Amino acid sequence: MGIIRKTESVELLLKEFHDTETALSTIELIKRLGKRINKTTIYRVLSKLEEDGVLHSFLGFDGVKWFARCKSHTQVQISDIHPHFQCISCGKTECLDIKVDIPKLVNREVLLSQFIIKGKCNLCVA
Amino acid sequence: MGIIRKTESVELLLKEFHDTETALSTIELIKRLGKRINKTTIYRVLSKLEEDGVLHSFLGFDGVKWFARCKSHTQVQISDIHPHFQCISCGKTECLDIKVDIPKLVNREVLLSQFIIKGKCNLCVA
DNA sequence: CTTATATTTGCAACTTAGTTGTAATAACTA
DNA sequence: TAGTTATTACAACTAAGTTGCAAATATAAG
Repeated sequence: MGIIRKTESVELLLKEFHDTETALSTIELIKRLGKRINKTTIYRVLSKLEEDGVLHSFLGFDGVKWFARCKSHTQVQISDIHPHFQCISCGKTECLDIKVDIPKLVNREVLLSQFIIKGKCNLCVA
Repeated sequence: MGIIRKTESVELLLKEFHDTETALSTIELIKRLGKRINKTTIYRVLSKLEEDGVLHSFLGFDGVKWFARCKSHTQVQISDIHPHFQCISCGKTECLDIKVDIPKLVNREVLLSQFIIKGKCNLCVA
């Protein structure tokens, strides 16, 4: 069950994602909004937005959950899978607009996959 | 600084990995060995074995750390990257012997990548 | 506009994976 | 065998995320 009511929490969170092209970690969102929204609410709204296909999530190398806007605004499909890039210098984490081939696995059913790349982003590589 | 002394903890942990083809989570290892080895020691030995290139690690979809034997027994190189498969039914998690093409990213330096696939394994797909 | 009701929120307490500091123990070296 | 130094256990801690519940509030109905 996703978002049903337009509340302040929902609007504040959506605004954060509208104001950026990159992914945002739960930690960062709690840092930014924790004084106005309780962290429990932040977690709950994020997962509802994910259910609604507004956001998608993935785990960073540190095991922290990250969220980013979905371009297609529909429930994430296996075919939508794109890699994510995490910069070790500035921390910026973003979706890569690249198609990844999920290997065909005989005798196995593939339900979800996650491809994450760690390195230095365009600004930090210098 | 990796493993320097052959201690009982090291041998017990290595035995677990020798007795299986699959990956093992820290949680599982603590369950199995927690009465004989303190969990702190388990964490420390595992990370030393990783430094030594005996094991490599990755994060499962739940954010829990998994370890598996390295085939090459050398420090993990970017080029060694292979995907991991995690079964949602039985929990079995294993290395896939498949080569993954890491996309070339202009203006970015790639240091590490992780590709994990979730689904049903050969035994659970039926 | 007011009321009813069901969703949403805040709070506090909890869970769990993993880490840190330190004193005691044990493996290796000379 | 003694000395050095890595390793271990223990307890206390950290940090991300979860749960239960009472209070607050968005929305629909009247």
